[in-house]
Order: sequence, then C-alpha cells, then structure tokens
Amino acid sequence: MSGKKQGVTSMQVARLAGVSQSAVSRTFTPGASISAKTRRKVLEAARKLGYQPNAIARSLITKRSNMVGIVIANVTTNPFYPEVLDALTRAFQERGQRVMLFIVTRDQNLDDILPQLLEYRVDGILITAATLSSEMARECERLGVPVTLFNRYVREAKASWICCDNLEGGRMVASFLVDAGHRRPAFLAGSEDTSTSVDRERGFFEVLAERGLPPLRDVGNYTYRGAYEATLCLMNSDAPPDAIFCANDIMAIGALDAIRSGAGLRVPEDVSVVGFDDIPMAAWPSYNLTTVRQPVQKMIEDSVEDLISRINHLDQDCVSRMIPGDLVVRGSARLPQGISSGWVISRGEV
Amino acid sequence: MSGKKQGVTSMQVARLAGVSQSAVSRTFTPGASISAKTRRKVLEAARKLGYQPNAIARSLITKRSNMVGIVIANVTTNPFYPEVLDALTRAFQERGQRVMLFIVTRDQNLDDILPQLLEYRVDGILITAATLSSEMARECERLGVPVTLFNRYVREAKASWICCDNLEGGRMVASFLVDAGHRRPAFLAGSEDTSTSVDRERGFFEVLAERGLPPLRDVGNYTYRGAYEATLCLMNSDAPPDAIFCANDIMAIGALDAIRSGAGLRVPEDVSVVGFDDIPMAAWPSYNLTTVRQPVQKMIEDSVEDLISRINHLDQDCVSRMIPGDLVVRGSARLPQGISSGWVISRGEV
DNA sequence: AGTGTGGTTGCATACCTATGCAAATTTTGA
DNA sequence: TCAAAATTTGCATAGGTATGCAACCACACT
Repeated sequence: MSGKKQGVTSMQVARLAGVSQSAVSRTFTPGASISAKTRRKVLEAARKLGYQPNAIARSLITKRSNMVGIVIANVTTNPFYPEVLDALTRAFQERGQRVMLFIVTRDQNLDDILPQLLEYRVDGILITAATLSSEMARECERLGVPVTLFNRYVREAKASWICCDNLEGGRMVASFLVDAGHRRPAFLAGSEDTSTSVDRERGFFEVLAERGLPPLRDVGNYTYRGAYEATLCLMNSDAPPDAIFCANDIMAIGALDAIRSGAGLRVPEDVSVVGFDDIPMAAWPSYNLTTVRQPVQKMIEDSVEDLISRINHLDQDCVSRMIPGDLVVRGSARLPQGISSGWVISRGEV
Repeated sequence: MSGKKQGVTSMQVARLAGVSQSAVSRTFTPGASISAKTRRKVLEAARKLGYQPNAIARSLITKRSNMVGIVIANVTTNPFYPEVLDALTRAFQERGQRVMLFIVTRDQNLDDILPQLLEYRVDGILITAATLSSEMARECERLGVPVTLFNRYVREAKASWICCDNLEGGRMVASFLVDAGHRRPAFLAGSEDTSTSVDRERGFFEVLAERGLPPLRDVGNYTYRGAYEATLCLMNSDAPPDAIFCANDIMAIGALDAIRSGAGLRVPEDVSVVGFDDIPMAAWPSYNLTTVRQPVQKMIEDSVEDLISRINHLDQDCVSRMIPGDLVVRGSARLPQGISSGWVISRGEV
C-alpha cells in the first residue's frame, strides 16, 4: 500500500475553472442544465488536470452502477460458450453497461457467487449455462436486481429466461434420422444433470418411442474424449447403433473421429452422426457435421434486451421464451427422401 | 426507473442491534477491533434485515475497488484465449478480486476502452492479446493503476509483461524441421500486425537463413479457413513447401485438412505440419499435431502474481519476462534422427 | 420602467461506509 | 482491592459526486 493515487476531484476542477462543484458535475451529466460558456471553462480545466469523473462515487449517489454481472460456465469445454460470452459482452458494452464476470465450474453452486455481485450493486445479472436456486432468486428480487437466464429455465423463480427449444430440437433430429431409415439411433448424453442434455434426450426418445424404436444411450460428459470413448464402447457392443445423436457438437466430433479412426467405419454410410449447437468447427470440411443450430444471435439479443429493459423498468414482467433451432443438413448423416445436403430445416418443416 | 431498491444500510442494522454504525462496519471488516458479543448482535441483526455491505461505498472510502480490468481479444477466433480468460478470471476470483471484462476486436484501439476502466477506479489492468499506446500507459501510471500485458510486450511504457518466447519458439521449430531433412519449410503467418506472429516468423526464418534455406511464406489471418486456402495456394504453386509451420494451432489444423482433403497428400509423409499454442484439439487423434506448447499455467500465475503484487505495492518495479515454450512432438511432422514421437523438447535441447 | 419568463448557478445535503481519536469499558497484575 | 494496561465503543468526519431548491441573471414583452 505504498505510493498514493491522488485522484483529481470535481472540486479541484471547479476551483481551477472558477465555478462551483455543481457546475463540474453538470458538465459531465448529459442533459443537465449548464450554459455553453461555463461548460467550456470546465472542460478546459478538466483537460488541464486530467480529470475523469469517479464512477464509484456516482454510483453511490445515483444508485445505478451501470454494471451487469455475467455468470458463465463451460467456457473451456464447449466452444459454443466463448461465442456467447463474446456476443453478450459486446452487446452490454454497446449499451453502456460494464460487465462484471464470474466464471464457474459446471453448475457450481451460485449461492456463493451471487452475493459477490450483489455487494457491488450490479444493475442486473445474466446467468449462462448455470442455474439459480430459488432462495437466490428471491434475494435478487428483494434487492430489485433483475435476473435473466440464458439457456436454462426455471419454474417458480421470478427471473426471465431465454432458451433454445431443446426438446423440439431432439424431436427434429429423431424424425430426421428415422425418416432416413435408421432403426437403431443412439443418444450420447452430455451430463445427466444439465437440463439442456436432458431435454434434448427426452425429445429424441419421445419420437423414437412413437416410432417404436428402442432407446439406446451412453454418456460423453460433454467432452471430446468422453464422446470418443463412449462411441467406441457403443460400436463394439453386440448390437451397435446405426446413428448417434450427440448432445453437443464437440461430442459429435469426438464420435465422428471414433467411428472413423477408432472403429474404421464410414460416416454417414455406416453410421450417421448429428450434433447440437452448430459451432464454427461443425462446418469444417473434415467434419461437415449435420447439427441443430442454436439461434445464438436471436437469443443474445433477446436476453440483453430483456435485462436492460427490466433494469430501466423494475416493475416489468419477466419473459419466458423458447426459441426454436434449425436443423442444418450437412454430410455427416444419411438423408431422408427429398432432402438434400445444404438444407436448413426449421421446426415444423419435417 | 420505477420500483425502489431500498437497500438495507449499516445504520439500520446498527439501530436494530442497539449499537453504533461503527460497530457494524467493524463487524464486517476483518481484523477490526470488535468484541465477540457485539459482533454476534450485529450479525444477528444483519441476518434479520438481510444486510449486505455496500462495496461501492466501501470502495469510495478505502480507495480500493477490489476490481481488476481484463481486456482481451480473439476470444472467438483462437481457442487458446478462452482458456486464458478462464484461468485468469479464476485466479483473480480466488484472490478476492472482481473482474471487469472488456472484449475487443483484434488490436482495436484501447484508448477508448481504458478510460472506461479507469472511471471505475479498477485496482489494476491486465491486457491480453492486445497492446497499449504509450499515452495510455502514462495515463495509467499517473493514476497509479498498474498494468500487466499478457503475450504482448512493450518497450518504453511502464508496464509489466509476461510473454511466451515466440522468437525462440520459431527457432526451435525451424531447427526441428531442418534436422528432419526438410529443405523447403514455409511459414504461415497469422496477421502481419501482431507481434506474436511476427516474432515466431522472425525466429523461424533466422534459422532457415543460417542453414541457407529460402523463406517461403503466406498469410492465414489466424483462421482455419484462411489457413486452408493459403495452404492450397502454397501446395499448388510451382515449388510447393515440404513443411508448414503455422503461427497458431487453429491454422495448423486448417493446413492439415487442406493438405489431406484438399490436396490429397499425406501428413507427415508428404508434408510436415507444426503449430503453435498446444490447444486441446492439437492432441485429438485425427490431428495429433506437433506444436509449441505455450506455458499457459506459468504465464497466468506470473501475470496474476505480478499484478496483485503491484497493486499492493505501487512502487514495485515492473517485470519483463520471456517464458520459453516446449516443442511437443506428435505425429504431424517428420522426425529428426534420435527423436521419437511423444517427446517434449524444451529450449536448448535440440 | 416594470413584470414575467426561462435558463443558470451555487448552496447545502445525501449517498453509505471506514477510521482516527478520545471516552468508556474490561482485563490484568500485584 | 485498586491502578494500570488493554480492549472495545461511539462520535464525528471524510470520500467524490448528484440534485432539490432558492437565488440569480438576462432577455423580451407590454
């Protein structure tokens, strides 16, 4: 604690400019009542002294920190989330909100994290790939801090959520595979305790059940390696699947590599592979992955819009929004009659 | 602006507990002089009211925000950086520093961004994959805000930097390839204006010049697709290279795919490929990439350590540290005599 | 000239907490 | 038991800004 930051204050600027501290404040407050002349004097003095308003002091008095908290998990394990973080952060930056970031491990308990955000009186909180206890939701509500969930949903808690329609996504893939003639499609789960994986699985098996097909499955823990090994295991079983639907793209890529290099089979001639997310890698020529595209841009826009809007109108209602994904048809899965590679199929078209 | 946050203040807690506001403050200030009995009364009252100290007000008076700014670029284009961001954020979290995040486009001008951090009186700033104008460096110094650069270095500016030894990394790769008998190794640059790419290239061509070999090169713009196309272009030229050293792993993977699927050649029999970073994908069986591993953990630790330490001792000197990377020998490049796949070669061993 | 009008300005205060200092209390030691 | 030492407590103030209010000013209009 040596050395001294001697910040320049509005008082010092006021003295140099020969005006009151109020005038300095008003100069830096858009829309405040200030004449062009004094404004000029203040700006001149501020420039000379290298003055910059103290956002901390401002927050204290306006009760608006202009900071939002972002809580995110899975940044390293799934390339989908860096994209999300990037887009979210930019969106908030553009709207004049600073971002206070917390990275948590998969579904780590947020009850230790949120208080750290609330301490700083963030104006709002956006939670991605993690979920919220109802006590914490109540706490945020009590403090008047709106919360928006991205890709998770909640029942009772007073919070908005914007979510890709994972159930319908799973259904689309199942229909697509069965229509293409597959009789033994398997599901490769991410982890048993994330709603995204669970919902994709449920939709998938719902349709298989309707078509009278058995529910094959294994777990890949959302990782390349986990999927690689699980796939080898599946393919070496007595009755191997003829198609694999993976809970995300990274696992689909792991499955694909396992089928080709590990098991020495061809994709999609011997086995079809379908993923979920549509990360940039999915389009790479060596994978050319058929997958469900999450409508990221739309989801981001809606989330940010909702949070900002509720920050400005604290009485506004929460939104609950399921956004459908599109099936992007590439080369890693056999095609049903009448569908060509390169198609993008939206919900209801199949 | 409707609805009211009526935050609970230390004053209200004090009244309920029948003590002074000072007592409340001291209860929440580690090491402050407070008896167990009053402490208990205060905590009880605080619990009843749902009180939580206001970090904003605290920052105002202590002149310590306990926030650090992280500025980062390339989060989406290079999987190396999400890893870095993740590790950095966790490290700061563990040390009780909140993270204020700014994501910028590649080498966007930071002169617009940093003032936004300084407004909030962050205790320190860490800059990754972007660089700092000397005016801004001076500004930060004037305000007593230490700055640390991660993977960039600066000459005159008063800032610490921790950087992978890119020059030496380039030299290692060149020696390795030439020793393996390559006569026409090419360099695939990231972008012309980032020091990482420039230094890797310089080290690479230094050694080639010493060995009397010509400097082949092209540019891949740090992306998979850019590398894919540039590689095809190289391989279709009159005198194609017999090895390609790429400025990062993502490009190396693009090059690899281009050589195999695009040009129909074998790796490493026809062409060797070497990358830089050692992202997780590099170890995937289908790529099995020989690459230079950046000592991420060490770099992270050093950076965070330096910044925190300089926050606590503002007069402390800045550090300038080049950390050597290791050559991780896998299967994408032909081997020199006496070296087997699976080796990790540190600087000086070749 | 007088009155009214709209725009500026400064004063004083509030935001919420931490902390130096002196007073008050408890603990220690003989 | 009493004085001295050690600990705890409350008072008052500071930190840097925004803003309601009343005073002020310039100007136009009658």
